[in-house]
Amino acid sequence: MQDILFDFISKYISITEDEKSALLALDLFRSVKKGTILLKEGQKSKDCYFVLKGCIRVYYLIDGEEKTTAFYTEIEGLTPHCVINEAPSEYFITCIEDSIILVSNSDMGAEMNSKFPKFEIMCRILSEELLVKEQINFDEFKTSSPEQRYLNLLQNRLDLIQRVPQHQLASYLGIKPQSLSRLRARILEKSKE
Amino acid sequence: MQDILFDFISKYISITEDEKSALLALDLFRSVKKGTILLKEGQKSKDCYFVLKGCIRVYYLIDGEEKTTAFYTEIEGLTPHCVINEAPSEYFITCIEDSIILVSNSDMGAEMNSKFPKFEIMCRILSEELLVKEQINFDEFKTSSPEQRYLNLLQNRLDLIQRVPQHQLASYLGIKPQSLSRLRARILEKSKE
DNA sequence: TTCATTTCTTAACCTAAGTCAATTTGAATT
DNA sequence: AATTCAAATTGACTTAGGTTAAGAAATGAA
Repeated sequence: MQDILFDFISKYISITEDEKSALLALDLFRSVKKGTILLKEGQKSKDCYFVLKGCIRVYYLIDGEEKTTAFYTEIEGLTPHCVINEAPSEYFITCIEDSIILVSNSDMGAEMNSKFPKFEIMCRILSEELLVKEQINFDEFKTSSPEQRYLNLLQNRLDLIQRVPQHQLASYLGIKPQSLSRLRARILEKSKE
Repeated sequence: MQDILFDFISKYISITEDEKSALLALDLFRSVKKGTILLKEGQKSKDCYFVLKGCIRVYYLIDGEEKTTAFYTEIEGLTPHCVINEAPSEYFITCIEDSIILVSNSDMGAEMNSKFPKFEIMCRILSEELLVKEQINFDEFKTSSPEQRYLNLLQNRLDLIQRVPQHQLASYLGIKPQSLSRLRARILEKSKE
């Protein structure tokens, strides 16, 4: 499990054994049961998450309805907005599967960054990459219809379709569960012809 | 104009006179006429942009139609995806007003970052902040209707509505120009009641 | 100012998403 | 296996966005 982390880091910087042990000494690995809520709306938290195994979900509670906006799966990390802007969280974060995640406090992060400038560099590169990915994703969302978005998922994130309940996928695609159901039926009809 | 830049930087790090002159020595300021295309689809470029005055626009050309996905105005910066993933650009970037922008090559950036570690830190903080902003923005987009999105702009980005042609705003809101026109008429009707 | 071109609006019609409600399916639990 | 509850599907109906096309308004260039 640790190797997954080190392999990930190695893609950005070279990491020495000393640095590895410094990281492990922080004791960040957590085993989390399905359904666990990691962050609640209104909370101020400094915790960042990195998924080693499993899946976590971001959702808003709007008019009593859950609106899912993001999923994070294997080898993906999430820094909640409340960590960055030091305001109460506007969303919930929950585990939708039994998962193994890395939970790091942003204070720890700051300490690691100042102790190992290499980490600072990694964080910069990582967030630049994530920003660009997020922008491209957003662009795709804006320029396509719900049906195209679903077909896109089918191509690129089949795993999500398979492991995530449909009503959560629906809001992720920007529509209601009923619409997703019909949309799927429509696609099935077309493929029969 | 330079002070705008230094004031911006000062929000993230302390900057000495030496560092200021090092920055100015790079001679990054550009005056750009309305309509100028800064980046074309298919191009590989290492240029990043920072708007000091004016407005630049990101758009895709899909089936011969321009799909605008982003605007950047005063004191906002953009690192195109092609700079990060070193692939041909999927979109165009153009000036929609006579503008003064800062154009920096990513090689320069790397040099500045290694010469002044403070810059590295600033870049990290900046991209973390931008990532979180982009995520929240995306979340809002996903969880609201075109009408809500437009009303949102009216509240938070009136300047955009005033300076940007409507057909460009339309795709920015994820709809067709005709729909934006109707939507506006609908809102006007409602407000009369 | 005039002309040409782009942008915006409007209308009619089509399609797909939203809503409300009933039913079926499936999963979890006892 | 039976019960219960959540999730997914389906149907009827409403609403709003997409499409096509025409005309009005605004903009820019000659």
